[in-house]
Amino acid sequence: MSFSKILTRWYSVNKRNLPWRETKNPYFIWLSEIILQQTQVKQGLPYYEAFITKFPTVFDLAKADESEVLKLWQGLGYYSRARNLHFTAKYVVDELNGAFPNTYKELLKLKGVGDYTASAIASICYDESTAVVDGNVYRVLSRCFGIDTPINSTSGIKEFKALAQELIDTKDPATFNQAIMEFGATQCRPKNPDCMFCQFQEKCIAYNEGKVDTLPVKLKKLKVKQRYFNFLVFLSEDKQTVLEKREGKGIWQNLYQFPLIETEKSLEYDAFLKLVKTHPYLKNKTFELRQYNNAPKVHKLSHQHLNTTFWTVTTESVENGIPFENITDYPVPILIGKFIEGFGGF
DNA sequence: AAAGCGGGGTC
DNA sequence: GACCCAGCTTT
Repeated sequence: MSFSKILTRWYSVNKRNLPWRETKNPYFIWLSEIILQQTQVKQGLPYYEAFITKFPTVFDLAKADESEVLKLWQGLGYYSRARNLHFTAKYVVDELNGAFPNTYKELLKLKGVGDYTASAIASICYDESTAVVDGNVYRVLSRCFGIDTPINSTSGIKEFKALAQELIDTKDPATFNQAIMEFGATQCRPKNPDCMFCQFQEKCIAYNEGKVDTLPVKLKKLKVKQRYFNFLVFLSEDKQTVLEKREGKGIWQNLYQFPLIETEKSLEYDAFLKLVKTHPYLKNKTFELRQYNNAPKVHKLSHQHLNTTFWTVTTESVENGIPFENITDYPVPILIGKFIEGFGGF
């Protein structure tokens, strides 16, 4: 039996019921695919529900402010996805009258849509025979065909795309693409794959040569940078605080945060007090400084560890403040969100 | 070709 | 701790 036949037969029995599998509407498919980039179904699902509820059509999404979109995205990470999502919604509405492109080639031109997402939308919505290659597909193909080319090398990317394109069921590319991803997600898992009940047991090279645990091959590991964040949580007599929008490059672009002082290392109370006394935020001001968390809280991003201390700064008044009770209106990194939740307020 | 970009989950 | 996740963009 062919690879495709075994796979789609497995899928017909084992597929999960997921809301985006009930539609071919390109808006819903596009939205789900952006949410699911580098994100597990379990984590993305509630966000998908929230987005289709608040923004039932691409027109609704296009009309929103970017901050509203980021607020709804809060906690999901990789916030460029949300910014690009909003940008593309506006583009589709303003330039394409709300109609999404209907070919792989045209979809690829949308901001935030790369090879994977263009292939997914083109196949699922328009039955175009373009193979998706995501983390699941790399794993399934590298194991089944015993390919040890690094999946994040230029040659590996080409090789796996070509193989997937060769294997795809041109009669039903939508089902094939979803089946191979589902198979990777639930059966051919990274750890503890279910080889005992696998339909590919006979032909899987990794299984038959004992290489399941060493495939796929991935190059290098990134080194984690240590950073030291100090957030100033202003508390004024009229119950205001200060939030600033993160501009420019780097993490959390366009999200809000308490005024930040980044240091070279973690500082104790006395050293930090001395520092902030001369800092523009507090120079020549009267304030009372309190250290909220004794030991720095380590917030782990994939490439940075943020050693974070929150400091409350009680003052008579603040400039450019916002009522503390309105703080949850603003999109914030989850690190800030968790602090606010635990802190409560005045 | 390599780096930058989140947060949650698993082992 | 290390690794992974329905990847994309920028340098």
